[in-house]
Amino acid sequence: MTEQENKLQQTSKSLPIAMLRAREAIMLSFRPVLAKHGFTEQQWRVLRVLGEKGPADAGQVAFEACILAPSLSRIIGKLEKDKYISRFIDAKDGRRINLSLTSLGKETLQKIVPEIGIIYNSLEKSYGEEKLTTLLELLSEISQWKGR
Amino acid sequence: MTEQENKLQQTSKSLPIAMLRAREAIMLSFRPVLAKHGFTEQQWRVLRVLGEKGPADAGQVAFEACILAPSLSRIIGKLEKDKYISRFIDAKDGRRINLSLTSLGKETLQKIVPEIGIIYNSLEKSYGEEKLTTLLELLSEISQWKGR
DNA sequence: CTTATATAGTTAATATGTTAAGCTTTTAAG
DNA sequence: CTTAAAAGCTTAACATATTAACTATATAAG
Repeated sequence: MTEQENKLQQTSKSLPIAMLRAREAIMLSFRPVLAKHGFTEQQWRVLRVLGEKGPADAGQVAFEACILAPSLSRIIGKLEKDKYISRFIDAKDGRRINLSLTSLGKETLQKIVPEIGIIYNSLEKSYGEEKLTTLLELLSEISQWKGR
Repeated sequence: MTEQENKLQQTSKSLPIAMLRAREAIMLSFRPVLAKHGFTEQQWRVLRVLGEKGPADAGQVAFEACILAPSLSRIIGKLEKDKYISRFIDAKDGRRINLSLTSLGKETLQKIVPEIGIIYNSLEKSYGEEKLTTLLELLSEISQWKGR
């Protein structure tokens, strides 16, 4: 057994906590913008994914937005009720649910995108484009990790 | 307005989503270990912080563990009920709640630490120690960001 | 065709995240 | 001392996270 297996690692050196803190620092600026438009962070991710990929089935959206199926079920229930998305059963596979933005959804997305963009640009400016790119690459590699 | 403010940024280039995915890749390996001992991720963070810093008030724990006060209230309620921590009002400031690990809490912590350590070492091995250090530094800088 | 298995979503139960409101204790003014 | 404002924590209400169980449809095996 190595030394590290016995000692309590400092929380400041814990990757999961470090990612949580960094994410929180950013979301602190993003959330008020979304809240102003009546959306949660997760609802926004669903709208974004549908805006980026066009119509897609629930499974794809769940993966892209990093939301588990049970959460997505409720989220799309609300977004559909509020007329931001429409949902219909796939013609070729009766198990799949296809999702797409309504015109209201598209309009709303276009209103919010610039506001989010301004904040993101500010972050990029104060942090540096290169660092941001590096960070995204490192995070992407971690995402590939299969565990154990 | 710059171009980026109008275009929908790819989710793959969104820092918040990238951090979420990377974190999820890691937690997929950690969670089963914690679950085996009957703890959630957040309960574990509270135990870890108390193990690292010794007795501390709720505010400090909340900050270190990256948990909001309302969530922490519930979590420490359960951890106290299950005898892993003890809670008492600060003698000098009646508003503060001091928290500390019980002996059961300490013992349990020492059982779990090695198991988590093995997984973390595996990640470090397959990912590279240098990259991990770089990543932690970049994340730390983001955490400093004050927004806007 | 029939059955076993896998897949895609939903529902349920418990825990946490987020914001707002409330309570108690401190601190600062007056 | 008395009161107003701030600080620390809790409670409440709604949304999401996580795991397990359940439903319906597809696919593969026999």
